[in-house]
Amino acid sequence: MPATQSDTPTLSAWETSMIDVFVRAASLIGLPRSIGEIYGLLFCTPQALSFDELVERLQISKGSVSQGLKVLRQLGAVKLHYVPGSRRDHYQPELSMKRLVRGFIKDQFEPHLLSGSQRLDNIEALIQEAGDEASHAHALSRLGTLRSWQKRTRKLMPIIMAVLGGAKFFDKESTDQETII
Amino acid sequence: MPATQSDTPTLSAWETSMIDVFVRAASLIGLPRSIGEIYGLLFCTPQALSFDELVERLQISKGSVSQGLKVLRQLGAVKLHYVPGSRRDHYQPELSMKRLVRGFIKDQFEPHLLSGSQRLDNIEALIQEAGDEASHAHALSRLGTLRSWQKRTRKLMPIIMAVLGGAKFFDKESTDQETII
DNA sequence: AACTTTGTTCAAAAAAACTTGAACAAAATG
DNA sequence: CATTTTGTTCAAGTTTTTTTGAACAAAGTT
Repeated sequence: MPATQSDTPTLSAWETSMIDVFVRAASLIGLPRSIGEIYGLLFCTPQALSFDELVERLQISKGSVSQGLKVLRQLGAVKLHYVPGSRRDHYQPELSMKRLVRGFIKDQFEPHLLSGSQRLDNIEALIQEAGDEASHAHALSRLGTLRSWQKRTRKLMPIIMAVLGGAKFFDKESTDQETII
Repeated sequence: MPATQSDTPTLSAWETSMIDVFVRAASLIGLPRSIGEIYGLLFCTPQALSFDELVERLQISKGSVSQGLKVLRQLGAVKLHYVPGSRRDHYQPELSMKRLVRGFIKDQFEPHLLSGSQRLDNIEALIQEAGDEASHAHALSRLGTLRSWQKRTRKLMPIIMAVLGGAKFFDKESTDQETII
């Protein structure tokens, strides 16, 4: 076998572009490039891919793939797919937008909302302790605004889920395929 | 005036905590710490604050304040407030959650959705050009999934706005104050 | 049991994002 | 018109995040 052979398992043009879409989406929601690449390649590929195939086709390190898959599993964005002949883990992308969004919200948003409530209570205590009596009223009023924002955010989540779940609110034309819910 | 005097215009405990809430929120949506600090201090303070007051009270550089205010103006998260005696620009925070969210979506989300549509059309062309005929069907099917996700995301935005605008969808108890819309 | 395969961990390197501060522009003031 | 005030810009410095790859663990094979 010639040592000069370039056995780069290159991605096709459309795969590269489609992966790029996911890299951008990942960055939009604060996830690293490598995670977008991994999910993107799984999304492009008909069969489930193994760890090694991800490393080779994307040309990124084992460490990145390992950590990336860990996060994607946590988010519920990839699923393990058992492949009879093989000992390796194989992965497939979660294709349901609803589940993807739910995973993201549960993992990245809700924790902040929860800890947020406790924080606001602490702030209320600090305001009471504060020496400057004159500004209590304003401080408490702003705290109220913050609480109302929190409350609305919480109200919003189930509505978003309902919409993604297929419920129809404001749609004029029902031209949906509704293939993936 | 003694040179030893520490004229640090310190923030009170509750202000620090409240600013911290905004720093966390900023980081959650991918904005730098300094922007959270600036909006946070404006949010805590009854009067409009000038550029210099932000620099002094937050102890951050003029550069950071300048760039931070630029972004916040772009997002519509702060408003210029004319102060009669002064030549300086004074700033007040936007307190309407609806406007804050709308500004963020318009500035950070919509551009990606729009450019996204064109990108998907490009990908479709690339799939057609591709040599590998066998996988066309799968590639096109995934492209369809992507388009359906895009469509739903677009549908979601007005619904979110409607909910933040005060419309009631799923609320059991109408215990709202509805102070800030 | 020694060896291979498969995947994880983590310290160090690389890259990206953020902040600083000095130089600069614009506009008001004297 | 020179000077001061007010704020912006941007190259360089700092911090944070991400990636790498070698060492390691776990579990299957021979």
